[in-house]
Amino acid sequence: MSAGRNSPDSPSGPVSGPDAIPAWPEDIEGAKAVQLALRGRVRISPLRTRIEYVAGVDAAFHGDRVIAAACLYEFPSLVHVGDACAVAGVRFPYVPGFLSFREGPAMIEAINRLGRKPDVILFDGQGIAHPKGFGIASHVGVVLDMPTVGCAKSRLVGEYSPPGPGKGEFSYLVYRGRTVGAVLRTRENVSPVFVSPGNRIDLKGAVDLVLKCTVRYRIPEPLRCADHLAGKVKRTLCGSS
DNA sequence: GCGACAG
DNA sequence: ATCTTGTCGC
Repeated sequence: MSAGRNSPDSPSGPVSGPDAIPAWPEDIEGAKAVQLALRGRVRISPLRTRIEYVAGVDAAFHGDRVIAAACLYEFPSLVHVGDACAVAGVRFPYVPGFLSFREGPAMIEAINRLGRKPDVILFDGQGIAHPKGFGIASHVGVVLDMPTVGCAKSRLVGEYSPPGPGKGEFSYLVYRGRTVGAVLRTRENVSPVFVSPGNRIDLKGAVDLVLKCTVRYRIPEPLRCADHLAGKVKRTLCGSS
């Protein structure tokens, strides 16, 4: 039985040659090589298509396993229309700057299991606001060749001044002289989130999307849903292992 | 060498 | 991320 076309271990496209996407590495050195080889494929440009479906993905851990969850929403109505999960063995430790190598494979599997392909995907982490301009949203976005957005709860790199207190107010996140993201207030008087484009979208579009997906809480709905689903599946696994 | 450091 | 009850506040 061969692996599916978009399974985490066999990305779409050629497996060798100039467009080859490296297999997932098992150590930091290999991961650095992958980031170096793929960072140039990140495209920061306005979203081309109209958004009809948005997905949010997140992960939970249980012992040596990763539980990835993906939640699909109709946009801009934010009607929840589907879920998908994937459980895999942890192959990489958590090292700041290399989060995608730990959670990425399972997330890609979950995304591929959604009943419909979303127009853009939200991630709990950074997009290009990363030491190598290749955070988890950018990495998965390049592997799947899809529009992605990073929406982290805290900062990894960059400097910024506190945004205004009102919902929708933001300040720019600057790293090495480059504007790589926005520090956005999604609710009044709550700590801001760090938004950065992942792939095939620009900062303006990323901020706009996060705001439109945030109704009542600090975290956008698709991400909250994925967080809850991953936790629910985790509890299920606990009761049977 | 020291401090910072997504989840 | 994860270990974890009650509690203060809108």
